[in-house]
Amino acid sequence: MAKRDTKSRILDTAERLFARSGFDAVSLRNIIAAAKVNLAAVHYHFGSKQALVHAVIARRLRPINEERLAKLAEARAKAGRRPLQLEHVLDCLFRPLFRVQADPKAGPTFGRLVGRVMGERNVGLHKFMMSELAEVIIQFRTAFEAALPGLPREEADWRSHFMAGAMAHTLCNADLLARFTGTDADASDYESTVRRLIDFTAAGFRARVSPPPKNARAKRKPKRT
Amino acid sequence: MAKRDTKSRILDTAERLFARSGFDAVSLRNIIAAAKVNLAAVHYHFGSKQALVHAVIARRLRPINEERLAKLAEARAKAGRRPLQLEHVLDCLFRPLFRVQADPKAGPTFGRLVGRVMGERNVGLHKFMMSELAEVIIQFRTAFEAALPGLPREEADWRSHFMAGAMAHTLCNADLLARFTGTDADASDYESTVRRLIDFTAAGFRARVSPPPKNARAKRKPKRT
DNA sequence: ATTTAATTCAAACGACTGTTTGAAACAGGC
DNA sequence: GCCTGTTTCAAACAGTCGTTTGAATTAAAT
Repeated sequence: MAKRDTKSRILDTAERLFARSGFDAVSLRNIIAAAKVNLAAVHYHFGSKQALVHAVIARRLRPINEERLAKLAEARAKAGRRPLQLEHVLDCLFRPLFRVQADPKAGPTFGRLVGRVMGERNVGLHKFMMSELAEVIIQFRTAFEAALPGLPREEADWRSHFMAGAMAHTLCNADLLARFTGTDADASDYESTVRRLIDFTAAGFRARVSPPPKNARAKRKPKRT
Repeated sequence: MAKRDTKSRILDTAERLFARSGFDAVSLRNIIAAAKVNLAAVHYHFGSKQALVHAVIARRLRPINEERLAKLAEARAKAGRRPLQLEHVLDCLFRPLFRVQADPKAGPTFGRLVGRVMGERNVGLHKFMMSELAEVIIQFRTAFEAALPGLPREEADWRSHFMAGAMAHTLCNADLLARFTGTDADASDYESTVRRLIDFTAAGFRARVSPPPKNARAKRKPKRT
C-alpha cells in the first residue's frame, strides 16, 4: 500500500497550519515539512496551492452545507403550513458549522479556517467560497423572509450581513474570548455557543426598525456647483 | 523643500493598497511603484514593513479612538446620575469609526482595512491592535454593563464579541451587500449603516437569555418549554 | 561658499516563494 | 521473471520578498 495516505496527510496538515496562520502565511514547504512528505506530492495530488486550499475547505464545508440544507428542509416539512420559527432557521444554519469544532477529528482548527475565509480579499478564493455557499444563501434567505413577515427585504439583507459577521468572528476568534475576558470559552461546549449566537442574532433580526434621524440629508442629491 | 511629502505619499498609497488586497498580499515594491518613490524610502522613514503597517493603522485609528472616548465621556456627563442608554453607548462606538468611510480624504479604504485587521492571524499586528484598543475596550465594557443591568457578565462578554464581529464584517465587506443583494450600500450614507447596526446589536444585547437545552450537561437550569 | 545634516537613489543581498522536471521506487497483472 | 502505470524523490527553475548598503543629491546652518 506504500504511502497511500499521502494525500490525506497533506490535507490534514494543511488544514491545521492554514487555520493557525492563514493561507498566505503558510508555504507549501511548511506543510510538507510538517506532514513529512515530498514537496512535489502537493502538485501531484492537487495541482497547485490554490487547488489545495480549495480542497481543504471543500472537504469539510460541503458536508456541513448539505446538513444545513437537509435540516432546513426537514424543519420545513415538520412545520407544515405553519411558518418556520426564526430560531429554528438559525439553528439549522449554525449548528452543523459549530459542531465540527467539537469533533475531535477536525478539532477547533477548521472553524477558525472558515471564519478566516470570510475576511479574505483573495478574489479567486472568495468566488470559490461563494459558489460553495450559493444554495445555502438562497435557501436561508427565503427562510429568513418567511420567518420575518413585514421586515423590508433591504433590512433583512443588512441583518443577514450582521449575523454573518457575528458568526464568522465567533468561529475565527473563539479562543480570544477566553483569553481576554476570562470567560470559559470551552470549545467542546458548542451547544452554549450556538445558543448564545441564536439568542443574539434572533433578537437582532426582530429588532424594531428605528426611523432615520430627522436632520439626515434626504434622498435627494444635493446639487453641487 | 524637496520631496518632504514622501512619507505621506507612502502612507496614503499603502493604506489604499492594503485595504484593497490585505497586508501580506501587497509588497513594498507595489507600494513604492504606485507612490512613485524609492524603495529604500520606506525603510528610511518607517524602519520596516511591519512598522509601516502600524503607522498606517495608527494614523487614523488613534483619532477615532480618542473621539470614541470623548463622546462616551460627554454622554456620561450629560446623563448625570441616570444610567446611559445602550443605544447611546453603541453610537459612541460605531459613529466615529464609520464616519471615516464618508470622509473623502480617507474614503472607504480605511474602513475595510480596520475590518480586515480583526481577522488577521499575525501575532504582532494583533498585539499592536489590542494595545491601541485597550482603553476603548475597558471603558465600553463598563458602559455596557451599566446599560445592561442584570445581564450576567459572561453573557455580556459573548454579546460584545458578536457585536464586534458584526461591526468588523460590515466595515470589511460593505461593498459585498450591494453586489450580491442589489441593496444600495452607498458608503456615503453612513448614517443609515450606523442606525441599522445599532438597531441590530442593541436588540441582540437585550435579548432574553434562553435556558440551556434539557439534555445538556447539567449546570443550573430553569425549566421552560 | 563651505560645512553639516537630511533625504533620495540604484544596486545588490540572502532567503523564500510556487512550480517543474526527470529519474528512481513502488504497485499489481501477467 | 517482465511490463505498465502510479507514486515518490532530490534538484533545480524563475521570480519575488523585505532589507541593507554606500554613494549621490538636496536642504539648512554656519
